[in-house]
Amino acid sequence: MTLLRTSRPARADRGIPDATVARLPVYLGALAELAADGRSTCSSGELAEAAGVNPAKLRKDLSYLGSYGTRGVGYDVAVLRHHIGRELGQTQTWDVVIVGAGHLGSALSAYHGFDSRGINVAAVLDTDPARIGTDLAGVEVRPFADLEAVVEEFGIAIAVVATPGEAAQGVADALVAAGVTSILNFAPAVLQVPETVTVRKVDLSIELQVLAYHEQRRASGHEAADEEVAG
Amino acid sequence: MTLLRTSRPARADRGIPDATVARLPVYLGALAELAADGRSTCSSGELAEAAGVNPAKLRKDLSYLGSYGTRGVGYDVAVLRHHIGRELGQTQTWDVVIVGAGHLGSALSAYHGFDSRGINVAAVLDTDPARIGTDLAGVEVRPFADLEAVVEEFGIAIAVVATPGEAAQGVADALVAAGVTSILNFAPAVLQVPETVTVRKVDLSIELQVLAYHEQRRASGHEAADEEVAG
DNA sequence: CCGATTTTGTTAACCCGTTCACAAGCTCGT
DNA sequence: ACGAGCTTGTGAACGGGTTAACAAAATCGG
Repeated sequence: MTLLRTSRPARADRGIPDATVARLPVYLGALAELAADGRSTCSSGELAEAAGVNPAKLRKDLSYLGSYGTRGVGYDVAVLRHHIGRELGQTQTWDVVIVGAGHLGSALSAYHGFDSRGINVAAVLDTDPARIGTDLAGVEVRPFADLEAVVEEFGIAIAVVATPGEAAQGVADALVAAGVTSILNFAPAVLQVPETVTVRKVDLSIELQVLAYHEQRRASGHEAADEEVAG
Repeated sequence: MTLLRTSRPARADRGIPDATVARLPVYLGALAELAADGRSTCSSGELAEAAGVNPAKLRKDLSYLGSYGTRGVGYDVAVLRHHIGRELGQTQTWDVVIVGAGHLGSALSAYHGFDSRGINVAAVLDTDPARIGTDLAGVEVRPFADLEAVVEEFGIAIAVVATPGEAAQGVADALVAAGVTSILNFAPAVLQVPETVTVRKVDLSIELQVLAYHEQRRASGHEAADEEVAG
């Protein structure tokens, strides 16, 4: 994994564990599939398989939200979708701003499936004059200088950084100054932000390097692993 | 976090913990920055700050590779880069194939920074006739049917799935059949693969949903959290 | 109405990862 | 040559997350 959290440790409160929160969207997707198949109820076993997790883990995760299942029966698909969606804040639509209209920014703007998840790309910003004014999946690219105005206009709390690594910290500083409190960072850089701001990082290159490590091991002397696996 | 591993539990052996492996590329990037700044040595504290982690954690991570530091002095930047790079398999270049030449596939093909990390996009495949034959950052899009030939030709072990969710499982099956053993999955789908294959999943929508959850909590009654934070 | 069967919710053990704290070891000044 | 001062490497405590196992609760057949 390549997700660095730079936020408060949280805990205390009645908060849901981070690991669980990260899986809730997966459950939501699996439930959407089941609903599309016409299923109205499902057991923890079925849902766990669709989500690719252990059934016990699934039940424990869901138990943090409350008791929305029926013993001996299972979960009502629609009810569970509602409760997970509500917990994730999908009762409202979150407007986000994407900074950087390069290849990745374009890909993100065009990404379908945001809409159904309560996410709306409200604006795309860039500093390159050649990009400003162009249309990205129905959203016009605006100058980066418009940041504060855009944040104000849409009441934006979540931003996506899709710039080159060198520009990322400067952009992050501007985002924080404009009042953004959650940042999804695709740039290959470690962002320094106040504790009050949540940062998640996705680095495409890092993901591939991790896979290369596994290949590396596979290729050379992992013989012991095959014999020694305990459980 | 949104990284699902669908591989063997591993352990035993002299393997490096997964959490550490995921951070090694980050350290590598931080070391590259230090080197670019002309630094020839650095302490664990400096490197930890550049990488955004706890110094103790950094030292423990590095200790899995061996003792490449000098007490009282620190680490030699060049030496450490060499050893981390070697551990990650960067002594060779890994040819990867990208399946799906849509927005995301295009973005990945154009992503700079792969080259310097031992990753090379050898081929891009798609089923859409309109895309086949087009040029993506110097690589020609080939028909998906060429998969086996491409894997054979380049000796490919690592593949990237950048297709719509519906197509992902079929693509994964074909990849496995062709001999690919590591898959980076960007499609919003849970891939079922044999235990011998490593899968990492990155879902852009999920990342944003996790951030929305944090915003949701921030907005409503997290008062207790501010008072109760312990560490 | 009751026992058999199913499936949830939860407790407790386990395992992995993080962090602290300190001994081991290196350098430098004297 | 030796002590003062750093910085690494690691043993041990701690905390969170995963998993197994079971009790509680619902349905269904007779």
